Amino acid sequence: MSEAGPLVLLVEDEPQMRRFLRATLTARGFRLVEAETIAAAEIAATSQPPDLVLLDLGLPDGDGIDFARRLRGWTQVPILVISARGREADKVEALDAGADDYVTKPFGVDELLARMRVALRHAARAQSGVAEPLLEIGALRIDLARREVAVDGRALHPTPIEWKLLVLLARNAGKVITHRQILREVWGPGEGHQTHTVRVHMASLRKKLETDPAQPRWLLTEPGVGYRLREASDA
Amino acid sequence: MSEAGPLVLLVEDEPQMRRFLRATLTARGFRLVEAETIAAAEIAATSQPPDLVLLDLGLPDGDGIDFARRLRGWTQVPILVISARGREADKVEALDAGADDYVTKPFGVDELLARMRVALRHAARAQSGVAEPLLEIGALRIDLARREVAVDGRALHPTPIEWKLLVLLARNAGKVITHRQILREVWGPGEGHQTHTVRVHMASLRKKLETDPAQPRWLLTEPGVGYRLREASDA
DNA sequence: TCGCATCTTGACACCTTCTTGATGGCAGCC
DNA sequence: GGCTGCCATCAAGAAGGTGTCAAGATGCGA
Repeated sequence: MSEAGPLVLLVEDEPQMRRFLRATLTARGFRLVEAETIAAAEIAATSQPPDLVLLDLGLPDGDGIDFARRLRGWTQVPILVISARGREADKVEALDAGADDYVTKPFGVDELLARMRVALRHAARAQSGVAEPLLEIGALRIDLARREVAVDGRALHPTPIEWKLLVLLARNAGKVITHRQILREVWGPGEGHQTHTVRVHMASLRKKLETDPAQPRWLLTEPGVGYRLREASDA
Repeated sequence: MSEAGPLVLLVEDEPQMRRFLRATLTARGFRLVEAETIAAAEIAATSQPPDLVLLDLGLPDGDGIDFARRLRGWTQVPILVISARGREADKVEALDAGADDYVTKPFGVDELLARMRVALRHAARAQSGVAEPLLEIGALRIDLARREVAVDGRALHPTPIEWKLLVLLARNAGKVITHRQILREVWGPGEGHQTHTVRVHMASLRKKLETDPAQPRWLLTEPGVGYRLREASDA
């Protein structure tokens, strides 16, 4: 069960502080993208939109506050400023520029984590009811949030493994997924699992999904390679 | 024509600090309601819902953190804690209890005002969506403000944990909530809790809510994943 | 201090799900 | 034809999740 943690963009030029935060945050399950300069941060923020930004002021190539202001122009991602500047005017400027919180160095890790939780809480609340993750492949509808699958309006009741299997294939509809990939994504990076097990679960999934499991409409076998979910456009 | 500023509930027992904040805030156009005790604050919060709460910890009649937690049970109003306690553990506890920010005394007025602006900014963004103190799912009615539940007109009396559990599921009616989510939302981000405990509380909640706990109408089990509250539209 | 409500933990039975092994089909190749 | 590799299906035991009961711990108000 590897739920991917929130993605944090860390904008910080001191290597020491970066190393420290990297260790702390990855240990807590956060995924991390790092940037040493504002230029790099701009690219990272657009190419891989984070769930939260940890922003150090006083970077080599410009003021972090301007970066925060530009970010606010197009996204509501929580911005948490970490700065050595403790002057009140600095805090006010950053907060009014769009930052959501301001922590002065040196700071306690637990406090930082707690404030990050607050920021993520706010973001989650704002986003709720907006994005409904829904996969649709022809008559096959997969609602990720509700964990429901339906073919031609008929609801299925997949077991946990069948669900993971189906979502994996549906997310890559049309592409071939190798046995190896399936084992890694569904069963985790550990070993000791066999391709045979995949076949058994595929069979039970077909029994639920297909009208004629012997002549699959959706779950196609790629002999010697793996499996593939038929795309909507396929014949 | 003086536009009415945001309504601030100030919970603070020191007369000196109250006088100071009253002067500062009214000068900036805020309207103010003051409370010296938690009991008074509870009444004020319900009778005159504020736009923001300034909460001092260490009040004469109880812990301000509990007040914050109760408040969070039915409203999303921003809570800004002002405290003389500067210990990190205190901050973490308050923030995890639902506070949105934590300022230690002595503080700068400008910083406080900036943080209040941030909080109000968040609230304004969140309120553009919804703010429903009454959840209705079929014959199930949940009054968040009054902390009351009723099925088919019959009132339930849930324990604190059962209440949190039910509200969590009702807020996400139809969606599956994983065991992990339940533990995090109901018991807090700390660890050391087991899914077994969830099952026990779910059982007792079913006993109160369902006519036949063995054949649940509302509280559905998603094997291997979590639980789900049936939507009104479901069969 | 006692009693009450609540929460946690352990034990156990029940059931679903998962894994593994066995068997047969099918195609390609010697 | 016989062999080999790959796949699908079935069946049975193993493993793990779920619901329930009950005992002990904890906290709170009388």
